[in-house]
Amino acid sequence: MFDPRNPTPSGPTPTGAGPALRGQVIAINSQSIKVACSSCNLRELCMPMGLSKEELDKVDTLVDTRRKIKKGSALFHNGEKFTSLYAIRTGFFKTCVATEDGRDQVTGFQMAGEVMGLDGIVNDRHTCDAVALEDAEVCVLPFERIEELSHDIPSMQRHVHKIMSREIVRENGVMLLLGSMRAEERLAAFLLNLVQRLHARGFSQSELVLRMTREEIGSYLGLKLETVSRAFSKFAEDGLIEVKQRHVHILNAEALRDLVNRPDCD
Amino acid sequence: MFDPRNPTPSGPTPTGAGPALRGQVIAINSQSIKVACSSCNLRELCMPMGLSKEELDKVDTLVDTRRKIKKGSALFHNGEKFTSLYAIRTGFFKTCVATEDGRDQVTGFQMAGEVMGLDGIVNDRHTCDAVALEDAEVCVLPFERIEELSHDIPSMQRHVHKIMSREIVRENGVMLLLGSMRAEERLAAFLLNLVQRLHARGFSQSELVLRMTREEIGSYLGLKLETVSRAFSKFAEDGLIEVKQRHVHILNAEALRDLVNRPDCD
DNA sequence: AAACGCTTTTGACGTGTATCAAGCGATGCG
DNA sequence: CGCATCGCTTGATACACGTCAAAAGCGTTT
Repeated sequence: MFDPRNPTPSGPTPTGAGPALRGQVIAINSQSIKVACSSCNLRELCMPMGLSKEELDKVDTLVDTRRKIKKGSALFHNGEKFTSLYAIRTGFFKTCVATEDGRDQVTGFQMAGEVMGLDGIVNDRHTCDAVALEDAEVCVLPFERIEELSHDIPSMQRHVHKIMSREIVRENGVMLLLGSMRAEERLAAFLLNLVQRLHARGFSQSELVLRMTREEIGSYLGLKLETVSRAFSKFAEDGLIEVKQRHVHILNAEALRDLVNRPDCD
Repeated sequence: MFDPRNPTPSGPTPTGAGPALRGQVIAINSQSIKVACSSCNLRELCMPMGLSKEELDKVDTLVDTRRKIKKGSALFHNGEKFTSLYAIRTGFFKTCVATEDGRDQVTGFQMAGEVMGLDGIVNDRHTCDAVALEDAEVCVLPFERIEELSHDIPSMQRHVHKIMSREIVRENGVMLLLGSMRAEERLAAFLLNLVQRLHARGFSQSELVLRMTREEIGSYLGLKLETVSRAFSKFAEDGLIEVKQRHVHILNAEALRDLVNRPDCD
């Protein structure tokens, strides 16, 4: 059976978020327990490698609060004052932008170890909403503190630059997807990207549980939910995947990759 | 008549690139003349404000070379080693990413005072091509030097963060455009964005010369060149703009704005 | 259990944009 | 100057995806 939280981690215990993080039924409020980055098992996702003892001590002053976010509620809203970046400890988010007339667009899905809030730096206000797709917890990283640490620790400075650059490159990829791929190619690219990121966190390469609706996938991919649904059905029909609700089992990743890279053959 | 270089600057001499930069027929090679950022008239676009005398002196050590790029040739290529960011002094660029199978996507158009190369930071390799759409000149900003300056000058650190954040926000906007707008809305948004940026550089609010082909516009907007052409014709027919080749005169900016914000009324 | 709401699937049909094709103006070159 | 090339426009047609609608699956509430 499927693990209700996420697909069965492949191999041994996942390196990232997994069983280790579950069942911590500590009554936590927003301002409580300090958890050192230096002992966090997501460290290698959030933080630079190879810090000295002293540097680690400094880094441990970065996070002084954490926040729990209920499924469906927002970590921050468009227009809200920017103060901090957020590193996801557990849970799954979407970020979305909107036009005045009500249309909106999901600009990304974020999972454990990823950083949100970079959009807010330029104008000191957030320009998108970050909404939890399941109960979640984030580390609050006051941006001033980040800039101090960047000053004191060269590899931290470099790391911050890389995180921002990575986001730029990711968005370039999404632009390519939105600008030049057709529905099935988009969905294939999306699924491959998701499993790849989950795999990096210790989960299966072939099984995943979608945390978002068809409509949210569609918004991200520039498609309507019906089109997304049809593409899922087509993949299932062709034996590329098994779909049961939000549980997806990838049977033929190679074929999905071909689909992304070679649009014209069928 | 149209100024062959760009539309007539509105009002007095443009603050940014304009007549002041023309006619410098200095035989320059890649490694020649040093030009101080502190006396550059694009300074306010590239650099943080309110630097002290000492800080300005430091900043002047940032650029030690400039590069001239011929129309049609690349400043950097996908896969190339990343060493520097580039600030555009004169000219106009496009950046584009490609898939293995040959499709490509223009991810942005850059003009004087804007910075290119941020994509290269994360993996020490560029992930896109930057191609000059007209003869151009850029300041080479060695990234190591940028990081040193960021360390020494707090407002410089902040500035670098803002530039990267701005690019992230810009790309969010493009995703919204590609994901949820229709052809005419996309073109309207594109034109408004271009004149707005040109206006910020001292050019007209209503006239512009496109530096790119219909095909390149189409690639950026996720459309085919024929569709772009039809949208231009439609706007002209409706009296929103005048189009003569690459010269565009905006007659009714308000109507274009309405088009972007309110898709369903016609 | 029954009832309700939300998500998803599937079908029938409409439409916006792509595709294919022809022609034309501008630019460059021999 | 004439010719080729390139970029652009415009028309006719095709198709991928959107739209509208109905119904089924699943979870939650009463």
